[in-house]
Amino acid sequence: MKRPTAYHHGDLPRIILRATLSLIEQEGVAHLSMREIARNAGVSHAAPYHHFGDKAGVIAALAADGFELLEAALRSAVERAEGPQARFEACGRAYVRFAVGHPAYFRVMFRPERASAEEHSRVSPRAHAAYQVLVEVVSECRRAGLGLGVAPRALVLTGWSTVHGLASLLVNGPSALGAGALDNPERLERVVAKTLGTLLAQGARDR
Amino acid sequence: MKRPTAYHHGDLPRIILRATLSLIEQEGVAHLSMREIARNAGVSHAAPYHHFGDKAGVIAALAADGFELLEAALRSAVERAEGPQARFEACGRAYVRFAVGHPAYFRVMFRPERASAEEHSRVSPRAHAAYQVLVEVVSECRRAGLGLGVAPRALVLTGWSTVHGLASLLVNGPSALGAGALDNPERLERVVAKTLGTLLAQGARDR
DNA sequence: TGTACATCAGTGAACGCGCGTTCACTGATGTAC
DNA sequence: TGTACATCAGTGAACGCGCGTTCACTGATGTAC
Repeated sequence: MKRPTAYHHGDLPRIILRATLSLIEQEGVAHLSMREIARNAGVSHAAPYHHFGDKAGVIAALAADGFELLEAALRSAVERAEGPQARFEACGRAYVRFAVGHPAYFRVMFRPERASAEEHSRVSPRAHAAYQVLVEVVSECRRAGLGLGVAPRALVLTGWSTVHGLASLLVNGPSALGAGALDNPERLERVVAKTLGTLLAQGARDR
Repeated sequence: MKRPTAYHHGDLPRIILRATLSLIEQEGVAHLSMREIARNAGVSHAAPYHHFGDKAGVIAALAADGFELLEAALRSAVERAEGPQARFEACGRAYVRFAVGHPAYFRVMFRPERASAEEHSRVSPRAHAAYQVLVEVVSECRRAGLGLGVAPRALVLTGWSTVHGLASLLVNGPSALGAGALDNPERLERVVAKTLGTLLAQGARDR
């Protein structure tokens, strides 16, 4: 094993991604520029092109990493919980925690801009894998007789909506509201998790 | 009453806002440019500066209008429903409908970018007014003995999260998921509304 | 171990571009008398 | 009603800028013999 040196350090990709994340946290994904990323990484502005083909490549890499992290967080939460309903709730809490803990990833993952086909093909499978965790948990719930009143897919998406909404509001900031409206994220997280449980237990009729 | 003519038509502000909305729908808010807006409005690229001070001014105007429309939609939904719980649910459905019906407004209203102080002062009161509708409905619910198990503010925010999440996923597109995952928004909207009802009826214990 | 060579991962100059904004201008509209 | 003038709402040229990307280059690293 060789230790990479500063020049040709072999670590540049990671450093670039880190720099990008920190820029996104500070200024949002809209005004991100390759030159600023390179500056932030302490490297000439052409260097990133050796590792990521272009700007979209950097963002796609981040989004893919983000979904991988999310999936890992969800799986780990699911494994630690006992019983289907607890797993469903734990999933929801983990989702919100992920978003709050990694706001830059979260923004990149769900930014509405059109992605190139190449970017999409790279990110989409990772996203799907994360989504699959939720699907599995819901399946397990149904086998245990929970949430039978709602179509499974609707249950998955409603659960997802609930936690995604809280996550969005927490991450994107209550640009809308007076300060302090969201000042107790942990309590909100708990309430939202309870909501998920209620959703399951009640099995609201899907007409 | 004078009819404005094409030159000095007096309608340019409205036309510019319309053009901006249509650009946002097509390409997102990220790559929006003043010159493109002017082009889209069929006017020289300096013309918009006479009506909105700068680029941020155009976006602030849209966001303010958006919150005004949202408030109107919520109030109208509330007025048409009977009973506190029905009003709460109607509010949620109206929120989702608003987002789906006016995706460009929705994106501008909740875009995470830092706003200037001036922009904030212009948009914030409108946002607060819309938020207030929810607060009032929740108050009414509590007076009717609904949702007593949850702190009122938590109830407002959880309800908001639930509908905001669905709205975000519908508007920002399931860039994450395979096509078709969200192909029945109406059914989802119904399930989400039911979730709100469940939230209230159950009054999930906060802790 | 030493040497020759290929490849890798950086650098810095250069390109062309669209952008936001300003400015002097001009034609249309509104107002005073 | 007519005329003089102020104001309003556009135009088009011009500015300076940072950007994404390309390119020839160079120094460091890895490999064959």
